[in-house]
Amino acid sequence: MVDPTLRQRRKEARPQELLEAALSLFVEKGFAASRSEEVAVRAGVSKGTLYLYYPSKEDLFKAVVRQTLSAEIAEGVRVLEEHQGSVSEALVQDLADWWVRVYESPGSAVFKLAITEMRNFPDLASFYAEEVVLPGCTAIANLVMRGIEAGEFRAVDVNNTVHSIVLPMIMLCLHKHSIGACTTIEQTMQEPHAFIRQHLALVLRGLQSEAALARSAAEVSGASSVSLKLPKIEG
Amino acid sequence: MVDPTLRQRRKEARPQELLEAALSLFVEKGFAASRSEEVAVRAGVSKGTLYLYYPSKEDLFKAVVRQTLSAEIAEGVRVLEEHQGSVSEALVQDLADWWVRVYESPGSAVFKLAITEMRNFPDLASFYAEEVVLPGCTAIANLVMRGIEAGEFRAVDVNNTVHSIVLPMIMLCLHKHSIGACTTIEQTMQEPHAFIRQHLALVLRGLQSEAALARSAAEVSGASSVSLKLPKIEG
Amino acid sequence: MVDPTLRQRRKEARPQELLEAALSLFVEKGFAASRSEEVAVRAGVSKGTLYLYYPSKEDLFKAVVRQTLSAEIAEGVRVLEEHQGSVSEALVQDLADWWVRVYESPGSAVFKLAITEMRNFPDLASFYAEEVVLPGCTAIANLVMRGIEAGEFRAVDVNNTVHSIVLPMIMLCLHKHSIGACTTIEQTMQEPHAFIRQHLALVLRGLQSEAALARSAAEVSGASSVSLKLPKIEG
Amino acid sequence: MVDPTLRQRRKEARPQELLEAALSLFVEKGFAASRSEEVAVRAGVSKGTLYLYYPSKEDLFKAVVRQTLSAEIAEGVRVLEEHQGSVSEALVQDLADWWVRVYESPGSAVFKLAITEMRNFPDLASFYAEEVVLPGCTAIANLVMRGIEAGEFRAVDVNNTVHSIVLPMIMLCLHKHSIGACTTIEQTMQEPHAFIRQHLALVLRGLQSEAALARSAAEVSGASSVSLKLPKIEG
DNA sequence: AATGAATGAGTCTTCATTCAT
DNA sequence: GATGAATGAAGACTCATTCAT
Repeated sequence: MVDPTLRQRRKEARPQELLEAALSLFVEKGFAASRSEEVAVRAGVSKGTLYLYYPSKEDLFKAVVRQTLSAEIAEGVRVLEEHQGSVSEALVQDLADWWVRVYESPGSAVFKLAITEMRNFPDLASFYAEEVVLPGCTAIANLVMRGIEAGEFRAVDVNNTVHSIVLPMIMLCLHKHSIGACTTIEQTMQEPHAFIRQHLALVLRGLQSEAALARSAAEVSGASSVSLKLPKIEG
Repeated sequence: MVDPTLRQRRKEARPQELLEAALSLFVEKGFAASRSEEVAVRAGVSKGTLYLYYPSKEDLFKAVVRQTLSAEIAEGVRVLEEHQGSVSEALVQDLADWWVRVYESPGSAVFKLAITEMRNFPDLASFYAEEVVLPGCTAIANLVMRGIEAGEFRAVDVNNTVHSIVLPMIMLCLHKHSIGACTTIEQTMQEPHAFIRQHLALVLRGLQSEAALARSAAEVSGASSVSLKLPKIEG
Repeated sequence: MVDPTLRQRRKEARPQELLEAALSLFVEKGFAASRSEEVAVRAGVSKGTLYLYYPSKEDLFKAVVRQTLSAEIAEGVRVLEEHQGSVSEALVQDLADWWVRVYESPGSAVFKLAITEMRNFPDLASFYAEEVVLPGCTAIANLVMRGIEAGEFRAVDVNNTVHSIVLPMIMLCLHKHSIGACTTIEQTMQEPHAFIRQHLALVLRGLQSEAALARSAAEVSGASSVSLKLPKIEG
Repeated sequence: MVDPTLRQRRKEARPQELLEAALSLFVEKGFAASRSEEVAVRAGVSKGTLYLYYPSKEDLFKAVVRQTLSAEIAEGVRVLEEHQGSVSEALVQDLADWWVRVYESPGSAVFKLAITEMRNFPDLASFYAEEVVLPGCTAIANLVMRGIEAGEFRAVDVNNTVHSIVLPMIMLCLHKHSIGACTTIEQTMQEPHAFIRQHLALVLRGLQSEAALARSAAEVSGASSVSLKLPKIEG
């Protein structure tokens, strides 16, 4: 009747299917307002089946947070570390690409869960701090420091700069899953990808040293094909 | 037994005390995980009394969101609109002062409630969009446009710039009430006030036109008192 | 409408009413098969009210066991200790009266709960061992020892004798709440009170020393009005 | 792979293995608190297999009760009926041996199940009354009556005497599977076999007629080998 | 025959809300 | 107005039973 391996395949796919269903519901309603049966329904199984794979709603939630964002973060960190060209390039290209990927991925929802539920799940807070915040911030901090050492950037405060860079992009993810998901609202944020690129370009210009600025200006006024895919900003 | 005036005074103060208790609990646990009796306890009254003032937990929540942030926003908007000096000054002084006030006020918590609960309370979403987001963004957008018209800023995309300016400051408020409230976590963000000022300084530099940059440089190299209270950044 | 103190009185009576309802249900169905709502219904309240007084079904159960039998035991122990006449008299009169009272009291049900649920509630086991078994057995053991010392009884093993005395009476309580409660069954045990007295008389005769036996025989053959309220046994 | 004979043998042994597993679990936790999967695990099979042999948990339980004690009872009854010597001998030897065997057998657990679950399974109650209680009591009642007729015993009430004889021995079985199984408890009952013998000896002495008592005394004072294996009691 | 994944009825427990005092 | 005892709808979780493999 049914493909003989289907049952087996379904069994192996269950945990992932449940995690995805749970993520979508948790990010929509919040942990406390999500009914575990609704998670099961979204995953196409019955209430009882959910409990075959995760011993409680809380464990399910923790699994969602632990398993959803890590890969995305690790990949972005790797790309930044392996980047060979100038730091400015890394900032407006690699970092932008990374965050566009994050923004489009289901993992973007985890930021909302983190903000929302952290205080109720202290052990998740340390997981998130160590596995997401720390590696991400460190990678960007390294980038900024390399820029300063190379003379591309001014001698700014590194920590604050990292936050100027990433906080808007995280906010973008939060926005996507809160106001952005309320279709009744007139949206002020129409082009998230464009925003990411322009934000990074703006910060880059804010960071650049006199020398780097002069160089950029020269390139722009010249026929330089570089322009770092910068959104066209004139001034 | 009790001073009748005191009782009267307490009675009149009740709604505000209840709102404050509710805000603190809702921001800590989230709406669904907050027990209405706990709100009453924090306000020093009994469960039943709460219902004399707010007909339901949901109504209480909506009152919290509606009444907590509005004054702060209106005041900031007013200051920005009345500012007489250069736009750059408004950005790094008035706007910074405004956000420091917001960050320190109980209203900072409302951003977390908005992110967290918006999808569950669609009518709050429109309230928030119209009463908080729109006026705030409009005021800053006007600032940016005035800067462009005055030749202080490059001809950037206004909307995206507004987001580059405000999103990190909103994130700061969210942070304060989520990870920031988990005392077990090693904090990367140590000086929120300093961050606000440096972020705005960074963005300002990113926005400034060549002419404005040259002027700034002249001022710095000259005897200018650097009246903008700019954090010292060299480059 | 209602007696103004009724509400208060009911509140104070609740715990006891709930304990009684719980005892009757637990002894009927067993702990696991008893639904907590059924306890509430028997006590004439709603499900939720039960939880105002006992935080869980398990706590309710423990309260039932701890509070139901203690008074009965303590009273019996006191009577035995204060007995002034011969040990034989104490055995067939005071002890019999005690156990008739126990048998008729709701506390008789606790023996069944103890047998049934002890292995599932280890802390109840030690409570029961220390608060019920130990004082009861000690009191009877003292009685037996006094009888031996006084020459009324032979030099029997005290512990085993205590068990010969009490085990049938405990079994009687168990019987009352198990087979005895199945009205479909033809009963072999028709007169529990008579059984208690005859059992004690039988054991007494088994215990008595030659001398005491001879004395008893003399009394019986004489006009002695004593006869200790002994059921008439001839032989 | 596996010896086909072994598989065959195991298949035939299954029902018995399942009954044993079920008995051990039911007596430990009670019927309602026992999970049928745990029965299967103890029998070394899977949940599904259990249902190939017994259509429901309740049927399994009934089978346990029906099949576990009957043989033990029948055997004891037969021995008592076939006994040729004096009734006193039968009482302290055959009956004691019988109960030692019962106490040591798995069947001892059935008494606990009977006490515990009887009221929830009325048809078991009648089975137990007719197949266990009735034959057992009848056999012992016959013994007592033979003793009275033979002049060995006084003219006691037969029914009550039967209960004085058997109830402590049943209690012993209950004890073994309730408090006795709680290893944390200091035990007052150290030697069940000795207790059985001494209890029967005590009751015997309580039952004996003057004539029989005198005869016993003579035997003891004479060279009698005290063939009754009476525990040494002096008095 | 044997397995164990899946099901969903059933139960404990919580908590927003009511209302007699 | 203020209280807090009482209610019962709702939700997390369990487990006997089924059935495709």
